[in-house]
Amino acid sequence: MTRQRQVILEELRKVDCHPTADELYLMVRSRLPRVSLGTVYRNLDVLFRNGEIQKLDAGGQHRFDGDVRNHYHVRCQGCGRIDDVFGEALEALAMPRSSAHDYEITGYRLEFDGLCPACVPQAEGGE
Amino acid sequence: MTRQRQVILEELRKVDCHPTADELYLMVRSRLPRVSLGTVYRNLDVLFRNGEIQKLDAGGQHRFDGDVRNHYHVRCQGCGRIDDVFGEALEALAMPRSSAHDYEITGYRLEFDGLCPACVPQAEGGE
DNA sequence: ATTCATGCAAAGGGTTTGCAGGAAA
DNA sequence: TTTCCTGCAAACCCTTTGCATGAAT
Repeated sequence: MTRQRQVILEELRKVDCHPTADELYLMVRSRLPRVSLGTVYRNLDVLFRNGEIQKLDAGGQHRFDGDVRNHYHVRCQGCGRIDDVFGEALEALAMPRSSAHDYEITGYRLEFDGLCPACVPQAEGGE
Repeated sequence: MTRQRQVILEELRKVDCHPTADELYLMVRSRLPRVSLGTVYRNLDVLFRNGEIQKLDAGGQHRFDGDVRNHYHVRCQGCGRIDDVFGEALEALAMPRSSAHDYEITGYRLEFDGLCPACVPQAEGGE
């Protein structure tokens, strides 16, 4: 755990938005001015494989989440913003359905689509 | 609906895998040798906005699905392959939970993670 | 004639990688 | 010393875009 990796993790955990690698790079750079983008990517990858952070696929880009507790996400279709959704876990949603394809299922991901408070007005006006 | 767009849609509907734009480009090119990648991207975008196809986010890349019926996906963590999962819809999963963030929820996406038949052996051997 | 989509090629954004230098064991 | 990680820059992949041509109304 190098200083760089530690700061990256700290900065990511500090926010509740879900920054891209580049956004996180800017945040980290305020504390480690000489850090490089490559280092950010490399460490995000290590942290992800260690299960210390979550990696999200959003609009052909990656976003990261420092909160590894089980929770879901809502994505705004207007601006791409992503928020957390905590709620009753889908206990009812049994994994077994997976057998259909002989996949060995390890988990699931639930994401909501919608419009965030800032984008709702525009959508209403537009249609 | 130009000839290009029609062929793109036909080729996409023909398969049950979930090709990337580039993979689809190769498929289309077997019928329309002079088609360009740009045209494929442009038409996929139109088709997507018209609700005629689905666009998936997978590993920082887009994949497309010609089947717009309500179904889920399983993604192999080993090779990135994506398969369909048809099954009882999540009737039980009420949208209401969304109110938490003042989002106007329009839908949800459920994705399973796991290992496909081809990747299971490797994973077992490795650990 | 006008409009819109195409093919092509260049540009753009995001991510990965090779390499020499630096920190830690 | 050996190992691993870093900063830097170049390379790479995926996607979008500008432009002149071409098809269709």
